[in-house]
Amino acid sequence: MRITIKDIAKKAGVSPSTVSRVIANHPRISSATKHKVMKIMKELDYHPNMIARSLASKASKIIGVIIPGTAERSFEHPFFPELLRGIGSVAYQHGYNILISSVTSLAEEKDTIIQFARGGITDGVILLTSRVRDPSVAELIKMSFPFVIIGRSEQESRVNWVDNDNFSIGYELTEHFIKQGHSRIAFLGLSPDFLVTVDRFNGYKQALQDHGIPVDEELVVESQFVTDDGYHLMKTFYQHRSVQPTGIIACDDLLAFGAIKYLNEHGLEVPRDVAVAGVNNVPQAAYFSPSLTSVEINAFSLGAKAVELLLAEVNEKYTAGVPQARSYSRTIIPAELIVRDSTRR
Amino acid sequence: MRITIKDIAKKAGVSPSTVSRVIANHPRISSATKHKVMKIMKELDYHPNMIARSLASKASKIIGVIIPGTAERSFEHPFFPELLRGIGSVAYQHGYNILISSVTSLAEEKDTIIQFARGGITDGVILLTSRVRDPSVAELIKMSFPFVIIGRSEQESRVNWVDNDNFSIGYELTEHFIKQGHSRIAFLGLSPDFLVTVDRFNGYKQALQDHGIPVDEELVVESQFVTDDGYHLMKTFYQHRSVQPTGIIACDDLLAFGAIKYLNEHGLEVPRDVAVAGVNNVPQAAYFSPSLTSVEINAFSLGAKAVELLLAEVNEKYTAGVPQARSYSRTIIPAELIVRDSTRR
DNA sequence: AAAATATGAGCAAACGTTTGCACAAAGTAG
DNA sequence: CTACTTTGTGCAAACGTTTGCTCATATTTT
Repeated sequence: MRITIKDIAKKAGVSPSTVSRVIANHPRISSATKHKVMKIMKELDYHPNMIARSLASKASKIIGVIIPGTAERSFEHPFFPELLRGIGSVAYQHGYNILISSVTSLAEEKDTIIQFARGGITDGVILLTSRVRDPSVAELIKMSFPFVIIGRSEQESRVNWVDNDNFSIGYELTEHFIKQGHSRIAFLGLSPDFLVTVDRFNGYKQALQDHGIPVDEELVVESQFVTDDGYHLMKTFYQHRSVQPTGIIACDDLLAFGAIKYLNEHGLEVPRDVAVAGVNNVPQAAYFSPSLTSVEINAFSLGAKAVELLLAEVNEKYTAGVPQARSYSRTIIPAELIVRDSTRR
Repeated sequence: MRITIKDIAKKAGVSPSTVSRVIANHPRISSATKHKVMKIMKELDYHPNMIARSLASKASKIIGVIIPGTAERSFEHPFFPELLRGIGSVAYQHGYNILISSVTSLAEEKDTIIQFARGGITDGVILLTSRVRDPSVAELIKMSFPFVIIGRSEQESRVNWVDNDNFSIGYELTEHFIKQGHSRIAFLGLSPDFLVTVDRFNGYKQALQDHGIPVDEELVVESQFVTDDGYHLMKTFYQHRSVQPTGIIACDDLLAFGAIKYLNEHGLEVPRDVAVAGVNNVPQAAYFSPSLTSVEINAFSLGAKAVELLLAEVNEKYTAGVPQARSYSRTIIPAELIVRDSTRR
């Protein structure tokens, strides 16, 4: 049978509460008993039962991470693990564990959130999503459960979120192309459902306007499904459009890789004939030939910051003294343009 | 205040135990009360407290996933998320959640395992590791806690594990090169600490022997650190060795990418001058130029199977009726050679 | 020296479930 | 009609902690 706090108490000749306070490092315990108890805990190789602790203290020290409904695809993305690593790292520092859900449908997602929040399993959740209308967000707000979104949310003012400045990312990339002398720049991967792409697209448009270049709808390639790959997008693009871009901005490195493959197969060389850039700076971007210009989004920091925000909110919930108006914060993680061969002449 | 099972009981005019049994779908509850209770649960929007449930039932319905000490690197690897997806998928089907640890040192790893196992936080753990001597494994065996290893373990007979047949992977890759007419085939990325690479290397040697080709130590490139990349490995290889391989088998696609970059920079074209293959079939392998020959290891299945094995063991622990000799199983997930341009003449 | 405060430790009530046991009512067999 | 089984429900003891009170003793203040 497991050894419990009572066993320790008995052997040390103190009450269970004293043992508990020793563990919690309560100030009102004499160092004599503290050491005595600790010694016995070592001897008996005692480890506290986290579940019981959670039940009594009403805090599980676990934070949930909800992966978007379309997990299939996103999970694969190299940017994802980085995010997780950032989350895990900070969480660990604060003594929190992370519970991840890998649901495949929006319905499952809602179930999971309810389980996590109402079930008392987690103290707060991080949502990895940037869907335009996320039903889970509404749910969380409704039950006023601590949460943070990674990726800008539409209900900006009612939630905490952390994200890159995707507008600027789009803007800077576009400006980079313009400075290289391009004026027919295609935008690959606009997807109305995902704010990231919309924001980047707006940055793209703004940059063009600021430099007196008209926005040509023909040069915009929408991606309907998350599973679309750059190769096929380019294929339909060249089949249905008459324009010849000299530069392509892809919303993601993986899209860029696919696009380049298509271009190569059709006698177009990068960057000689067409310059291509992506976003996310996946590890392979540097090894690709040609090496791919991309934007480092610092996924690790996104995750790390999200946890900090979340924990701040979680703790606030406990120390709720003077009733205060709840404030929401948005944090922007800086991104950095990394110029490589694919856009060099 | 949260609404509990007692509130439901009171409102339904039954005892808490009855409500509990309704939730558990206990056979001895009349369908009349069952429906009555369920209706009230809906009305009051009741959701059971998982923590309390775990405490009472001594099962948390959570499985832990321990990521190797050197998480930094492995986390990044595309094969990792796939694994997680497999784990999550099966876990979800069985009503389990997954708690992941992202520790950075072996000491932290041990702490986490103890917390997971002794702390009652998880019902079982999956170890993603293939270190030759893993201290965590010893720990888990000692406390006879259910666990499964992904990646063959040295203490084969005392643990459950699931893995690919890495010997065969090495063998088949090598044979593929031989059939293409190569005889000076380099092996890139042997790392004595990791069984995966050792197994693949043994397969490589066996294939050479079977085809009457002597094994040349000069052609073996060891990788000391997990952070070594293919580019630098090739660099030191060409600086210190006199042999000129016509084929290179890399233990991993990422290594292969790096190697190819080095080769290209030094006037060697793939596959014309040197054929190169990797393992893991990362998504980018198909888009790389040249597209990279690789081995699909079915990471999703690895994860899925690991969970099945683990749950079998967890349940066995509960239904322990007739004392039986404990049996351990090893499961091999098939891998598939995918030939692409990088090894085609 | 009395009063006030600080310190150290224990009691017992939570926390929200599950589950073995008991037991009444209803059904079945002889 | 009696004895036995089945069915449906309740009681109360776990599960292993935390924590608000209480209270004795020790220390400081006036």
